[in-house]
Amino acid sequence: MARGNTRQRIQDVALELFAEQGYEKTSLREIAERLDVTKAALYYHFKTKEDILVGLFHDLTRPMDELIVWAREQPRTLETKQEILRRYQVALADAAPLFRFMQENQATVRELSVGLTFKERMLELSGLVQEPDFAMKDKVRCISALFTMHAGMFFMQNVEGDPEEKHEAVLEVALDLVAQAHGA
Amino acid sequence: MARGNTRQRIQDVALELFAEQGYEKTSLREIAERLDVTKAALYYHFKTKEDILVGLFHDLTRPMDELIVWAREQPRTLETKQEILRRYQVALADAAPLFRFMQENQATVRELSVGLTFKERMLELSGLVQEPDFAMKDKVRCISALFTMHAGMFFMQNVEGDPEEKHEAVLEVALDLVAQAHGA
Amino acid sequence: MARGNTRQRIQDVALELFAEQGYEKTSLREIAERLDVTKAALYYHFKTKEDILVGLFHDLTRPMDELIVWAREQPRTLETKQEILRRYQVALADAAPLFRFMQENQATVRELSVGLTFKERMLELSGLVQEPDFAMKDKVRCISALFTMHAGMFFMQNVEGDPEEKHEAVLEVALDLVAQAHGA
Amino acid sequence: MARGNTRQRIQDVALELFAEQGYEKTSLREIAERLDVTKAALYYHFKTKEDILVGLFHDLTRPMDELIVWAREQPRTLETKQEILRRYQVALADAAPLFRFMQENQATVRELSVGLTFKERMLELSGLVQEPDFAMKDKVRCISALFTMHAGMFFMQNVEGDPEEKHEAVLEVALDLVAQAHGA
DNA sequence: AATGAATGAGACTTCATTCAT
DNA sequence: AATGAATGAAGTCTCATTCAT
Repeated sequence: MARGNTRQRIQDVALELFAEQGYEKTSLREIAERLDVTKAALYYHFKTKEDILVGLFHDLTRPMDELIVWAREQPRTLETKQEILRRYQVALADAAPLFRFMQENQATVRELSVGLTFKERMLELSGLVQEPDFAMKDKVRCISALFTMHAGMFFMQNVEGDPEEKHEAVLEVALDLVAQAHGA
Repeated sequence: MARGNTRQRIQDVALELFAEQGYEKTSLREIAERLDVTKAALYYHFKTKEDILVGLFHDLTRPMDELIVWAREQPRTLETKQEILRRYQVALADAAPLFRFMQENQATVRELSVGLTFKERMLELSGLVQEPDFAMKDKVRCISALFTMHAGMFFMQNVEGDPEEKHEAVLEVALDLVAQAHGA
Repeated sequence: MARGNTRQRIQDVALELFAEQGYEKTSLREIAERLDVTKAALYYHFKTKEDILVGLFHDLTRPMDELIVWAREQPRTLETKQEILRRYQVALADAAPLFRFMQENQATVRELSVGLTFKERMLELSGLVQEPDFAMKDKVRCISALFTMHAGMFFMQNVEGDPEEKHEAVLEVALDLVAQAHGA
Repeated sequence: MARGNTRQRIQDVALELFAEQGYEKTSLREIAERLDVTKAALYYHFKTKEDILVGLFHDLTRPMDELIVWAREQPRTLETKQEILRRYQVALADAAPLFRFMQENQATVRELSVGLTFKERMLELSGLVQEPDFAMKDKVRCISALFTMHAGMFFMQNVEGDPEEKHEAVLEVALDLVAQAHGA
């Protein structure tokens, strides 16, 4: 019925399933069945299974890339770092399923071509919120701020409370951490 | 030739491979070959592949269980919580490969019998470092303290510096976070 | 090369082997080899091994089903019952290998989904050739008539004589038995 | 605890399981577990799995052998044949599980060393209740009498009524059949 | 743009059997 | 009289992938 959008639909379903069950446990048969197409159809749109993941990654990771590009050009002030965190939270929320997937499938993803890229980005980002001459404790604070954001996205679902409120509390804690690292 | 240690050797090799490549990607053939036994020998010692994981989990998770038991009986003071963090860091270090595995294979592990247990433990632990009447921000601080510990174990490997020093910095940041939550 | 008949060919070979060696002893490898296909090809056409059997059963059992449907609508006279026996003999002959298989693999087949169905059919049929108010001895006669038909199909192969003649003798004995049950 | 009787216990359990699930589907592990012994223990008492079956067969088949031996020496009168049927019914009842097993596992048992023997015995027996110069229809009657006995043992369980009464009805029908064959 | 049919590799698992103790 | 440990063969099944149509 619908046509040009098959590629997109494949990605949508794939992401959903990858996030839910993991990459290895999700078979192409499953994806195809859920779309009511044959497996062979998937191969018309993507060269391999990994390719589906790579496609997803490229599409959904752009905000994070743009964040990094933007951040690199800013002065390395506390304000910049706090803005990075704010933007990171937004990027995280927008691509939540992908990040959840990345978080929960590290072992699998590690040796996929995409894996390196992701780790590199995290390292890059962590480099942009700390300073080389920081004391170790302050470096840890900055990294912790980043991971607080992650915990905020995933573990906090288990904590009761208004989502908006949780969201803000998470951001505040993270902002505090970099502020403290900057000697506030 | 065969000594009573085969069961242990299986667990050792399995943990190593599970941590390195993930659970799904590690085949029983691989484990068996590395031990120079047949696959069938694995089945003499463990009923299923999952059972190997369950065995590992039971053995390596005991310190965390004991920590929870101990913590439940303590007064819910700041000092207790800080002691929990200290002990948690030790437990984490002792069973580092298992925790790394758990962290990196969440998607896979989620539907294994072991998965629930692990999540429950994390929730229990997070319940023991916060208080129900805390402001949301303080709750987040406490949870963040826990996750800082995780980041400390795994992501911090990518940060250069003396391991001992990093270790302590991580602990300090975590201790600070609960202290702040307690209004210090 | 591949024509649309593969599914049918699988069933043919499977029935042959199931009847010859039994269900458990017949491996999918064997079936595949005899067809010069891979095992995986079997799984393209049938979801499981049991499914091959279920397919066979559905296809070959139709005459018996139709017989039951027809019989239910007839008046419960002696003539009807004798006609049932005549038709049963034909149905039996048409699906001889399947019936032989069912007969000789009862233990195996009992817990397959197909098993119940088969027993139910036999019970149904036996209900259609006897009457509830018959004396026990007459009930036994009717059941015996049915089983005479089975013996006729399988054990009689060991008795020498013209097949056509045996066939008729078997039918006559069965017809006599119901006739006697009806007080002839 | 108990000792000399292990061999017997193995046979008991094995027969029970063979009859219930079939020979192929019953594993030595299952037998061993039910006896609370190791598989290796079974091998102390029996050389192979088939050997367990052979043992059972030899033990439980004796009455049938004795019946054949006895029958061979009797005059080939109607009375003798009817006595054969009476005795066969008793033999059948005494070794019901074994006969049920034989009946329901013909395909499996066929190529076991024991299989031939069983078929031979059935042929022998069928030779003793008919006469070479009988008309085909009368031969069928005699064979039918034998199979009525089998149906009586197994299928009749599905017919309601007093067991004793069913038992007798079955015998009467069988006796009638040979009587008719003899021109009664 | 997609299907139907098939493959080759490999997964987990079970089994009957052996043998030193 | 029986166990603990292990093996080799085989089984069912699933998967990513291919290719002619």
